[in-house]
Amino acid sequence: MDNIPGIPGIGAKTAVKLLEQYSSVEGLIEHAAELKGKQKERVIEFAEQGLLSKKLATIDLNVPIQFDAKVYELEDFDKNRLTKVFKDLEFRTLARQILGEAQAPPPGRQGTLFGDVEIGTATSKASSAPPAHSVAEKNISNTAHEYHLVDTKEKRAALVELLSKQSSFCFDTETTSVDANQAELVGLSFAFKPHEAWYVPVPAEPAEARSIAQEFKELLENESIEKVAQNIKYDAIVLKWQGVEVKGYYFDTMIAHYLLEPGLRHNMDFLSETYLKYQPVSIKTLIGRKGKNQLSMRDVPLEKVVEYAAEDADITLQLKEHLAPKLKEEGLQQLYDEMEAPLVKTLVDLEFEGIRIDAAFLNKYSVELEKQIAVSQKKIHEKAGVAFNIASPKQVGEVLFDKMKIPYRWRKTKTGQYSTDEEKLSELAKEHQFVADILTFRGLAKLKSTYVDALPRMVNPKTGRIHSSFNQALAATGRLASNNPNLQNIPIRTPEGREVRKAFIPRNEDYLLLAADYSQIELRLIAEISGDQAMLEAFQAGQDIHRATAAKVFGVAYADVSADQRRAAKTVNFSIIYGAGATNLSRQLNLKRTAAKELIDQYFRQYEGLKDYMEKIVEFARKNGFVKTLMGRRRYLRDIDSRNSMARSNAERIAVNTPIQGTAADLIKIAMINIHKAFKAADFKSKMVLQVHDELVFDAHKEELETIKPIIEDKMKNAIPNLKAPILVEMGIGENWLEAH
DNA sequence: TCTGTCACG
DNA sequence: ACGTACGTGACAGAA
Repeated sequence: MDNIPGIPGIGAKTAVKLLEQYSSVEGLIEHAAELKGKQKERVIEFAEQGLLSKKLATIDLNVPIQFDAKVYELEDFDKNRLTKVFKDLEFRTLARQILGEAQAPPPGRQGTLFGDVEIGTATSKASSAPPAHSVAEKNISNTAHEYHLVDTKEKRAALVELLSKQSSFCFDTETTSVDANQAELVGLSFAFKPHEAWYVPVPAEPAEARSIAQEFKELLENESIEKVAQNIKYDAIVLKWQGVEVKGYYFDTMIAHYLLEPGLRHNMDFLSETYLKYQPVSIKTLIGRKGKNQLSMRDVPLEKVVEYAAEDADITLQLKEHLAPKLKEEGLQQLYDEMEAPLVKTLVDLEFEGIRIDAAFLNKYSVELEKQIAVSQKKIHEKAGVAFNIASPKQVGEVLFDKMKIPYRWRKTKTGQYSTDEEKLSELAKEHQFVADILTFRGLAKLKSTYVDALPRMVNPKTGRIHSSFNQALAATGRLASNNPNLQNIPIRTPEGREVRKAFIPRNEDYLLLAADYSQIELRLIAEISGDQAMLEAFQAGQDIHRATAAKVFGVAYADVSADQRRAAKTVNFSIIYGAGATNLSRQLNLKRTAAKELIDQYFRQYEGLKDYMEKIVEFARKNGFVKTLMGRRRYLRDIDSRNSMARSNAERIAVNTPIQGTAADLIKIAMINIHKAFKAADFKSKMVLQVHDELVFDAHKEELETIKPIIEDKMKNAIPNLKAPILVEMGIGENWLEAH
């Protein structure tokens, strides 16, 4: 299946008109009459749900597509998202016309949903379309505002005086970097009532900068004044570097919105446009697009920074007014106050702390890997007879399946390439040593580029440590996500990969690394949440859950479970957590579909409570449109009633999985907060330095080890009290992260 | 900038 | 007839 040649895109204006036309219910119904079967169903579904635009806004995009002047510029036209939705809805012709891309239609499929719409005729029904919803028509030039420049010591003192009298204020920092641990402070802005804000520039000279920050120290550290900000963790870390600890109640607009709408985006521009209908000054107009010509905030003329920075504080304050009542209405206040807000402070300290890396060790390993890669590459090129790029999936596919004529038995990727992922190649590797060599090469190259070479480059020159950032408002389940670098995906499963963990070391010879893991947390929680007696009893008896499962499912004594039986039971246990069906289980276990089905049936006969739970949770989701964790975190499932069976099944799996994954996330978040509090109260030298979903890592002072171990264990086990399922924590200590396991 | 691949829980 | 395991982030290659 080859790609068809690209068809030039139609103009943006025409694109918008097309979209408007298909946004009307009447337009959709009319088209539906001409269609048959599944496509007809789908069109009616869209019509029922309201408008196409609404569909676009809620199902996959989770962002409103706007049919106003903004879109005409195509500047903010989110092509990827739109492509995905069009593909999902099988709007191929429309996609091609609007996005101007070569879509690769599967051969022999029925025609496009709307037939081939001619561009010239697309305007006839535009008038019957509802008015484009007006969005973000306000901006700084048509909205009254008072933004003050605070550029003298006297003015700053007056501002501090004014702010000290408030019970709450909003603030924001301007800096030179997106990395809070590298950023220099450029300015501070403040607001406490809508449409008025203050901007305080900060000079480049470090001592002067610090001195100005200190003028605001008492104010920012005042426990009784609420602090409002968008992504306050960033500002708090920047200020911590200036010797200021931001204290008091945190209202973070980003995190508040994350709890209200976990599936949407939470950046300030989006929030402002959506809820305030106000388009903020774009940072691009100040510092330019990303790239080598991008300016630093320090280089932007002061009068422009004042407008931009003051506006940010102003908008954030207005967003708080909008979001705070909603948190209460939606019953998310307690979750915010007791979990997310305190966690921000925990993460500020954790990220500020960072973790030490043995760069010399990694550099040595890099040289070793380079040698192995060179040998592997030479071997592969010789066998292939051509010097191709083994890191290119495209070239690997061509060499294996065109040149060497190895039979290809799978679906190609959506771009028409041969798929050469690990799963496919492993199968071929049994018969072809050459394919095995390619997998070896890939493994080594990945290890070197992603970890061994990348980590030393991430060392902060100021601290000599790595400061990953933990995103608290990303994963829809409530988990944290680590980036820059991602320290939640450091290898452990293979011996070569595991070496990397030896590079994570204590700060000095007085310290050791301590790792504390929840054991089988998700299975314990599914037992808890479902209340399944058999699984609870297995845990309460202290049994190995996979072995216990195997004994039940295969009808053998606990002691007689074979290694293969345990492995199969383990896979089934996981497949249950993920809501997977027989098809996938059969693939995982290399079984016939019918055998996998039988296995699942037997599983549910043994764990009836689990079966009930899965049915009940899907029913709950259908009734309420969302699911929730033990602590009340919500996730909306907009596809739970979809007529598209794929979208619906997907929503059903999410309904099953999210309460489990999300409750595990809640549990460890509470543990982190309580451990952080206890450590602070006791003024320990030991620090929490990493979280990896079910594991916490500490840079532990040797003399404190025996004191902190029971504290950590207690806070982790009892994060949520009175659970029926026993929670187990395993701890290890070592000279590096690998040894600590 | 997107795609394919692969690292983790 | 045929689909999909849940949740993430980063890299190299190919446009």
